Amino acid sequence: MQSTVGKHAADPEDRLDQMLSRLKERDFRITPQRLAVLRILAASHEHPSVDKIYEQVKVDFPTTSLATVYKTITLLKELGQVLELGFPDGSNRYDGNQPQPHPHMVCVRCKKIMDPDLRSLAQLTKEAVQKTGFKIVSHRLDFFGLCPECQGKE
Amino acid sequence: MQSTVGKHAADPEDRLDQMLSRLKERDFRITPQRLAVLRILAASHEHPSVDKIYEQVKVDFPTTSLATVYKTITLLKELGQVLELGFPDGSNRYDGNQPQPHPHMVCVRCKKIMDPDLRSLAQLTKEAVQKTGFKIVSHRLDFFGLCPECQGKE
DNA sequence: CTTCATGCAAAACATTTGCAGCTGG
DNA sequence: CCAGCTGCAAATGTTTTGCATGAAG
Repeated sequence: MQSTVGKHAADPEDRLDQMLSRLKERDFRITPQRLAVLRILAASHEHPSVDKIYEQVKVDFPTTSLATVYKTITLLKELGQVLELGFPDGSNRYDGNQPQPHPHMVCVRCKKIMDPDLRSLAQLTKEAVQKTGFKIVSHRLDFFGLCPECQGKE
Repeated sequence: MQSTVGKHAADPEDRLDQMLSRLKERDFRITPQRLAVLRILAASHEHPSVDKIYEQVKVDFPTTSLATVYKTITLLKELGQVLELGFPDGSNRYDGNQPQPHPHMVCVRCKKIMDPDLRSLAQLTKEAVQKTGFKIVSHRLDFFGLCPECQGKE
């Protein structure tokens, strides 16, 4: 299954190298636990939750603690290498493959999150700037609904 | 100060009446505490937080508990009479004047939230549907940046 | 009157923090 | 080697819940 529509995702190898570079140039250590978290975030297109990342890390590194996963994600956020998608219900999903803000399509049934490539977003942003005079530094755009697979069910 | 740009806000009186109608038709009681919360939500354009609502309610009704404010807001959410804006940092802001999803401009410095009227949103939504096949039921769009007043400061 | 709402305090929950011991570079 | 990282457990902060009392209709 492909979770990316339109815009192509970054190569996981390249993303991993980039993340490692950012850590090294700021003299952060590459520990096995960190490397495991980076690998998962660089490769996955499923926008995993902290728990999902934690579970996966423990497969190769069973002693890893949840706190370490949180600390690593916090560090990556500060370095701008992971995009955090926090939802009002308290759930969090992470995108390490495309850490810049971008629109998401969230399936309310199966919780899948896809990345559409929306050309008209630039125009919308321009309109927002013109009408409000804001100096925009970031944005968040989510559409909630039923993905094609879930529309037939129930 | 006017926090609404473009699209005009609903009349507070009308919104209050509508909220009261929704409660009554489902046989929920109109208690003084609930009425106080409804008034604040119907009238305010400042997208208040729970604490702000709680503080204001206590001015007229000092014995009110925070739990009651939460319960009332939860009830109004279920009735579709208030829009909850939850942010990744855990903060929540509420819009009872325009309970349907709509874009927001959030000032990262003074925390002001404005409602721009963005015509090109409909087109963006259409593009999202065409590219992903989702059946969209809701959305969330926030722009983060500096409002005109805060751009000159610091 | 009867049922539902209130208010208190305790519970729940995800995330953060303090710290002793370990380890990457 | 030794500053920084890990893992444990305890703390945190916000929202939710249980329950006895009180009030709306």
